[in-house]
Amino acid sequence: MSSTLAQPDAGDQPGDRSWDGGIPEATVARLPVYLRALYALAERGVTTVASDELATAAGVNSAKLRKDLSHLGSYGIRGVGYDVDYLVYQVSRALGLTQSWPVVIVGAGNLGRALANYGGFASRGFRIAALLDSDPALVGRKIGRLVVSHADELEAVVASQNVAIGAIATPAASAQAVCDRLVAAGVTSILNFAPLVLTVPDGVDVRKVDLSIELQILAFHAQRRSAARVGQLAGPAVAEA
Amino acid sequence: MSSTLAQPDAGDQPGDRSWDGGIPEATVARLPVYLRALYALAERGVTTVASDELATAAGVNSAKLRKDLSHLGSYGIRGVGYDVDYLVYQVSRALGLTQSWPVVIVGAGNLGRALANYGGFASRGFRIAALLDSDPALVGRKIGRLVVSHADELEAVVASQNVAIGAIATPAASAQAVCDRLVAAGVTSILNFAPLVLTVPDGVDVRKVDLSIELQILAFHAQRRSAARVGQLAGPAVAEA
DNA sequence: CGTCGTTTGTGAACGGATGCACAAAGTCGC
DNA sequence: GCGACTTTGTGCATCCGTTCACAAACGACG
Ligand SMILES: NC(=O)c1ccc[n+]([C@@H]2O[C@H](COP(=O)([O-])OP(=O)(O)OC[C@H]3O[C@@H](n4cnc5c(N)ncnc54)[C@H](O)[C@@H]3O)[C@@H](O)[C@H]2O)c1
Ligand SMILES: NC(=O)c1ccc[n+]([C@@H]2O[C@H](COP(=O)([O-])OP(=O)(O)OC[C@H]3O[C@@H](n4cnc5c(N)ncnc54)[C@H](O)[C@@H]3O)[C@@H](O)[C@H]2O)c1
Repeated sequence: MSSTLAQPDAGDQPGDRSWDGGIPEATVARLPVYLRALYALAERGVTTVASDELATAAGVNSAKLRKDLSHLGSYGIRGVGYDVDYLVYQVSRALGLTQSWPVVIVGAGNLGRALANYGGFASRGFRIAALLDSDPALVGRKIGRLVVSHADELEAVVASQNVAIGAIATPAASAQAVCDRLVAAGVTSILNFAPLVLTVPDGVDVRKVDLSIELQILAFHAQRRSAARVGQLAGPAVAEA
Repeated sequence: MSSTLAQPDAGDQPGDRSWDGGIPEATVARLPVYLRALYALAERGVTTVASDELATAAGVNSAKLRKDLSHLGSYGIRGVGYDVDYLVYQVSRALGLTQSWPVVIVGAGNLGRALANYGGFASRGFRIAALLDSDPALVGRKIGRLVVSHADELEAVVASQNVAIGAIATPAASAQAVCDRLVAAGVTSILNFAPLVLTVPDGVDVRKVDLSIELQILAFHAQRRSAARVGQLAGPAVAEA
């Protein structure tokens, strides 16, 4: 399962039915996985793929895959499958990846540097517009192809490059303040790495990546397994009612 | 993830009341958030908290919080709230954080180094048992308090330190092989950063952290917002050629 | 041109998660 | 000791996502 069900978070008003994008959140979260699988197939020279194979490659059930894709339109051919290139295009378009999104990263510490150094974003529709830090000792330093700019330039960068997505890689203590500045500057999508719950106005989308939480979820299951192996203690359950 | 979900609830008879680890997955995923909020409260000297406040701090609805906590037992006091320290203990115990889990990180690149440098894991119940890499140029190098060991030592480290959790921070091309080795060595919980779907046997738990996917999900919503702002029905899919 | 085999797209049943609303259970002041 | 007030724990209705299963749609082939 599932780290990635859907992130319950920023403003999701029930009355927000204005333009129903029509694609369920759970589906949106899986489209990038399909896209990755499709790229892998295309690179191997595969031109057509059936839902079964694609589903296997993406690690999901084929009925789910078909239902997911059906939300984008009817792009399959019965009796044959899906045209890989065409589906790549359609999924990309649905996700809004026909353009390259500029992203600003705030915080050039361990994590911010790793992100800035990562080459994989460019090929997936993202471009690092700036890497910002408030520490003067870091400003001007080269990280990969980027130079660290001072955090004061946040508003200028967002405005001049029309940045819609920001990543927060600062310590938790400064994260809310950074978030507020991003929002004030016009950023409406935020990827948060700091271990706290950000508060944002309606209309701003926050997703969090919290590695400690992921480990703790793993720990829960690990504990459950090892307790089960020991057996009796909390064990068999079921049986009587 | 995928296959690992099948395991949990094989026998879930209505009316079983014994204390099985029967905590819903969605609840497990939120417990770490509650725990973090509780620690923050404790640090501020708060000794007692009502579900409303804690829920706000954790960014959830209070009914959900109470229902989540009710799965651990009945640890609240009606008319008062929850004792912060006691709840910290109970949530920690439920998550299996009364012990410190050794974690092995495979891949000492950008991401692996950031993880190894991160000080926040220790306080949350985890200890980096080893940082491994196959690149001889990296072996022996100091990262924070750790020294990079050669990937060949994976099995030895897992065995000697009884490692149950592994993090994969290698390129996608080597990730499945590394995963197989971890599983063979006895690791049953894996945190995967490489952008591919790992295949694991039943009984092994995989969680993925995929930053590109997170960004792509944000891009989807950002696109949706900006399309809505432009106004009318710039109907993305629809038109049936 | 019709039949056959294949695969899509989806209706419908199911199950889990969410949130409301309230009775039960407890505290606190007097 | 008692009544008023607070807050928990949960039954219930609802919603969302998953999965099954199958008819409709399509290509291939004779
Ligand atoms: N490194 C990891 O593996 C890891 C793991 C889990 C969580 N996190 C979280 O990610 C965040 C970043 O982690 P890190 O290891 O990179 O921390 P870090 O301390 O190495 O880097 C933080 C950087 O943010 C900068 N900064 C602080 N306040 C700022 C502000 N107001 N504006 C701009 N820059 C500011 C600091 O100068 C520093 O360079 C933290 O919240 C951390 O808890 C990191
Ligand atoms: N850095 C990021 O911000 C970022 C973002 C998204 C995804 N990722 C993913 O995380 C993974 C790691 O990213 P990175 O930037 O650290 O990559 P990297 O190339 O900097 O580091 C990978 C490291 O893994 C080592 N390695 C390769 N094969 C190995 C093996 N079989 N055993 C042990 N070590 C091996 C390499 O020597 C290298 O040091 C990649 O899969 C990447 O796609 C990284």
